[in-house]
Amino acid sequence: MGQIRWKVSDFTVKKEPRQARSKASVQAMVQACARILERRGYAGLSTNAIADVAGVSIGSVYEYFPGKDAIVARLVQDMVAEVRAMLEGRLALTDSRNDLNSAMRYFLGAIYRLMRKHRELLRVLVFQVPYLHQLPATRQLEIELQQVLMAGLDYTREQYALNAQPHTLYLMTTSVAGTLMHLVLVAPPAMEPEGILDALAEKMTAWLVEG
Amino acid sequence: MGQIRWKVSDFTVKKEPRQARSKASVQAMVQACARILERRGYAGLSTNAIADVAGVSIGSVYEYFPGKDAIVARLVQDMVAEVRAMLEGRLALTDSRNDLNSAMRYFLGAIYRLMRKHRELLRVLVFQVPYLHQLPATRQLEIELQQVLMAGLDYTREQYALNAQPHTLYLMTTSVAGTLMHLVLVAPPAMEPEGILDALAEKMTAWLVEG
DNA sequence: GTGTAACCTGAGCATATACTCGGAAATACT
DNA sequence: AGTATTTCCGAGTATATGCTCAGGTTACAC
Repeated sequence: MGQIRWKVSDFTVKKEPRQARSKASVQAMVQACARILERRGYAGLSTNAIADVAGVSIGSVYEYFPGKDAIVARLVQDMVAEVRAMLEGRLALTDSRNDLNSAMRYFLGAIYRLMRKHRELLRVLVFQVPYLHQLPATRQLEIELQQVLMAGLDYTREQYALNAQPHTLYLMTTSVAGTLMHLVLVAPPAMEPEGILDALAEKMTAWLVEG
Repeated sequence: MGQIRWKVSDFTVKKEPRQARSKASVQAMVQACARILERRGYAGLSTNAIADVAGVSIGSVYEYFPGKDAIVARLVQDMVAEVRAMLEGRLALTDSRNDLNSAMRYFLGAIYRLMRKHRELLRVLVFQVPYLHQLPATRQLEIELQQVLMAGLDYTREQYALNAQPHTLYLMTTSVAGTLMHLVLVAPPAMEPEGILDALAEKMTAWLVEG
């Protein structure tokens, strides 16, 4: 057996749609991609299926995308934009709140609801798409989340005299991510999230204050 | 477009190997499966590739497995057995330790090293195999981890008068899992894990004691 | 040794998916 | 209206993978 090598995916766009008609077609392809991922998983995703569900011909798909991976990349890009919009909106509202614990609970609840909204799609993206971490949109999201965390921390540090260690910030992100992931994607739907989110917010604020 | 349905996988075994020769063949197939997953990912896994790498013919593969999913299931089963053996071994040694924090650190380190050892394989299993959660071995592992946690907690509860809330135990598992997952599978290899594991152990024991 | 069961082989067929290409249809521009 | 550009179409080809089956080889019991 020879040297085994990866098949590298191409996430770029082939051609930008200019007319309204083609913009709608591209949008339909991306939405069809989301639908198929939700219902059949990544293994069930094919360019032919996308064309079929989107109501366009297979030729049109390859007019704008080099392959299905580029469509998935575009889908992730759109979802990251939605997250960014939500974060900015919430962040603007958070200034008025003066209790650190309820601000934390507020954010956790918002992120939870957004994840819950895209539950199935998120599950497939996280647990089945091999190149999710390599996607530019994904890396961008990580950076922005880090920035939001830092900004919120700087803001609250003045008000609350926080002294969190470097390790504490890392543990906060991984613990919150782990809990939300399990709550949304793994735990049985019967599990009641409100109490858990309350407890999580309480413990995280405690980490921030205690250091 | 008609109703979209899942293609259900078959994880059962077709025939049990009786002679030593065929046992070795089956073992070779499972190891080949692991190698291919590590190097080419789940998308690069095919029955033909398994036969090729294992040095057997494609017919032999279908003699003992109904498809590649059954081989992956067998591989996961073997890995779970390794985890179980490690846990039992460590658990036996833990009795002698009387400090709760160092016992916690001890376990976290052991789990981390085991995950680290199978880094690439674990990454593919978690982030690419669609049916990992449905596998009997996976569900079994979750149950056993829960049992170990409870047993360890009961043991330490007597010695330390712990009063952890129900939510705290859940948060412990998801936080530890999230942190270890990120540390092993996502974080850049440059990141030094020792300090983080120390901090994590400290915070988890604090949760246990404080409730 | 002989027979039986276990084990192995790999060419080959069926199917699915990726992707192309020549040309038709819609739209924009003047 | 006439022309150029954009958009769309889908049959068709290449390739990969799943899986079978008829027949050969090895191990073991007697």
